[in-house]
Amino acid sequence: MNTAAAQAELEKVRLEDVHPCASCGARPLGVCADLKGHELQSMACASESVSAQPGQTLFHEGDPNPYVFNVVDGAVKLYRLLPDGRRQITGFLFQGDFLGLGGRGASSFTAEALTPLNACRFRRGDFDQLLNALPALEHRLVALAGDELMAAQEQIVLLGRKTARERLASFLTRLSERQVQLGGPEGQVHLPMTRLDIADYLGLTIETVSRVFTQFKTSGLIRLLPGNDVALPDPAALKALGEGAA
Amino acid sequence: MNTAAAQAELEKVRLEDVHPCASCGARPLGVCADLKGHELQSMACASESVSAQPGQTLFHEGDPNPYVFNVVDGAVKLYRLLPDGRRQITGFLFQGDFLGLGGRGASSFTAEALTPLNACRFRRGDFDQLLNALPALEHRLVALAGDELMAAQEQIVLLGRKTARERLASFLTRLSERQVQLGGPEGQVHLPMTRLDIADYLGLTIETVSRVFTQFKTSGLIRLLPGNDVALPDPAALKALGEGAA
DNA sequence: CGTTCCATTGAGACCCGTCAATTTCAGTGG
DNA sequence: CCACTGAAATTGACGGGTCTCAATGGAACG
Repeated sequence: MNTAAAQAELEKVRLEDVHPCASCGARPLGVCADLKGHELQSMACASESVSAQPGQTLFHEGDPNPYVFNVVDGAVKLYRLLPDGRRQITGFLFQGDFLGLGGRGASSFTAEALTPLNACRFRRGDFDQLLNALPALEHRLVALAGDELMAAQEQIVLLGRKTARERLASFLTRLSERQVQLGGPEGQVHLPMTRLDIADYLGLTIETVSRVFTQFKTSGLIRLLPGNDVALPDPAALKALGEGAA
Repeated sequence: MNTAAAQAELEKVRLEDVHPCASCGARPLGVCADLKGHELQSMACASESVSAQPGQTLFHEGDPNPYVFNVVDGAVKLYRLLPDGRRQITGFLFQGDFLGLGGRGASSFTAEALTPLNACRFRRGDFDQLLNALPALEHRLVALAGDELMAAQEQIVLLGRKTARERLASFLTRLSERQVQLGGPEGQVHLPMTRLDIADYLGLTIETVSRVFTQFKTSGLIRLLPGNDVALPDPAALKALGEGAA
């Protein structure tokens, strides 16, 4: 066996070593998307696989949180509580989403699994070292941070200026587009969260969310299917409504 | 003159060259905070100084925007418009703030000067090259992005779950803390924006903002001073109110 | 001194929240 | 297969916080 072949064989073995990454459905979407084989291996070494059941929390608001996460599979909700119990869900995370930008001290929100969850976890210190060692990782992180900021702005517009109908229409549209991007069917959304979660995400009450669902159903904009699925017969109309079409 | 002295002299000349940075009040706060002399020089070479008068826009929502900015002096508001004219201000920028994370394609918001403004401007391509060449710059950018995301979450909670009184209290508290950080006096805030701007930032109407100002004035929480200044006799009480103290 | 823009104040309406009852549904066990 | 159970969702009646519409007040500027 010549050296080139031996090298190739070695490379193959290495890919086997990082096998959890090689077959990871979240990799093309996550922070690790742009990494080469040996870079992936560095990351895999620093990472730890964690899972959680629905209702379990990854960490609590106010707790010191020495980890960052990558969602491999499942869904997570992030929320903050006001002293009197009012709750605001600040985001939902799905496959490929990164969790850990900001809040280097105490965590500013709670992260709770919506579904059975698999995630990659890194100690913050280790992750910072990776950022130093892997410029491609840091570039990717900057890009993701930019996307997150744009999403946050979108949500700020929604909460500040949109009506209840527009909020729900925006929500269904965005969730649908995200699920299509993740390989889901078009014209249909799955809702892994409860009405209360939706309400707390959209700055509404559960009753208002339920009423708007009924309005949409009555006007033919949606059909409620069994299993928390919603059919969207006219995605364009829903999207226009969500954008506040005058 | 020995070589060390000559080197020192040379270094001095170099600092003179980047003189706009050397005396820049925004530098210790901005993306360029952690940069060494020669790194600063690289940045200065790629940068361009721009200024604007109140009401002038740096760029418009929807326009292609090939620049990123660093606010050197003055204040900026960022906003998005819905088709029927509803406006949401997504943020105010002050000395040291960075503008340009996210929205690499068309700009998703309008940036308009509130006061006479000085800023540093970089072409996106040039800035990306700087990020490649200067790891310290990219590290700093990641940190800033994290801070911005936390601020956005704070605003999401405000818009989603707080009352008008809590919103204004939070706003005054945050603005005051920011101005203290920038060297302003304690117990006093300057408002470079109009009531309408505040309303569009807090998801309220100008009338509601005005009424709450009056309530706060009546209850002794604030005093309105000439020149758009507001005295905060009891910052702790204001802060508690803004956090939704039960 | 008039104009203009901004801020304040008032009266009434409306959207959404609150409170409460009912229905639906998934899961469990008889 | 069906009754039971508890959580989630829906629906209704009512109230309240904020918005809308309108008028007044006030400061900056020519």
